[in-house]
Amino acid sequence: MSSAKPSPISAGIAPPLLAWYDRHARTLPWRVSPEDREHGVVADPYRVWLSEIMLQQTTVQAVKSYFDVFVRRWPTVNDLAAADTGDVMKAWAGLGYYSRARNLKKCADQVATEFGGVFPQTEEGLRALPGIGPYTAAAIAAIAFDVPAAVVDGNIERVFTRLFEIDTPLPSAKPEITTLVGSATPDERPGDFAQALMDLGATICTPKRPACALCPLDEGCAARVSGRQEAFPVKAPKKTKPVRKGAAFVAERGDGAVLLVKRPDKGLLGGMSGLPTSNWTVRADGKTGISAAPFEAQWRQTGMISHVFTHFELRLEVFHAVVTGTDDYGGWWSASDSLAEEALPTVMKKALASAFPDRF
DNA sequence: TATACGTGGAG
DNA sequence: TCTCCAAGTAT
Repeated sequence: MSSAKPSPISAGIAPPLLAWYDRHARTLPWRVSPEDREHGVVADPYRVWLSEIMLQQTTVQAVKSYFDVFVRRWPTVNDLAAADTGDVMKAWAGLGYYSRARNLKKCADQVATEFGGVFPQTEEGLRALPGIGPYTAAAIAAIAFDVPAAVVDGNIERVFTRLFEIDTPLPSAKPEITTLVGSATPDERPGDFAQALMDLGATICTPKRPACALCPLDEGCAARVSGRQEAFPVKAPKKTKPVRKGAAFVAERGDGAVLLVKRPDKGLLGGMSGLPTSNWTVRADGKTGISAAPFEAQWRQTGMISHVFTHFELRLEVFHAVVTGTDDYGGWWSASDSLAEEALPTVMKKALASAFPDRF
């Protein structure tokens, strides 16, 4: 932990940054524009919260269509609380990090039942809710409630490590950065300040080839002055991804229906639908493949797919069999003509596409 | 502090 | 093809 003091530089960030934001703010479905805010439009905490959860480790482009679907289908937190959890998981399918969807639903339930549908307005109150960590609590407090909270996301880490040439590797530098951001955050328009820093990081102060010539903070940026902007942020070295092997099983009924199962709520792809699979924790030398089939049948390998998760690469053998009988083996038979519309994680869609190259 | 947790787009 | 990485959180 550092004890960085309010510096003249940090105190001077807000005015030029907000002036830049007034001209260059991105237009986003969940955002109140600086102009509208000036005219008294206030943010909807539900939309701010929903967007912040979706945006965790996820690009703006990927979030947009999901956000539109969610707010149209569930316009308020009470609507989301009243929704069926399975429907929420289905609506989230493809967006990734599925624990976010489970916690989203838990959080909505809690806000609806404990707080009458009204979100807490303090960082501390927000932080206590499922799926809301230090970043999201600060972001919601600032953007929805104009609390001068220190909002620190990946963009802001990059901007500040450059402004102050912070050479401590991330994530160790986080406390130091948070202190500096706190000193730079103005009492007026703290939400716009946070969003301005994120827009700056996304459009000007980019990871590669930052457009310093267009930056409103270039004169106060230590890295820009020394020409070392691309040397920041310093990051801890990454670990190599291990390879795991596994098998997925496409059981096809005579009418073309395919057997699907619901995965356990915890762990990888938790709570999502998918094909029956082996465990993926085994290494390449472990017992896997056809021996992990959910039941006996004339399994034939039809393909092999590769899928890269955050912390490992998966090589999945895909087996197919035509089966008879009415047993659902704890899952359900998904009809042939609607299989392509099933809400499945991407890795499962890949496996199906491998077994049915004509249908996907 | 370290690890688990998805996906798709950019360069 | 490959590496990086995008508004992080939970444990």
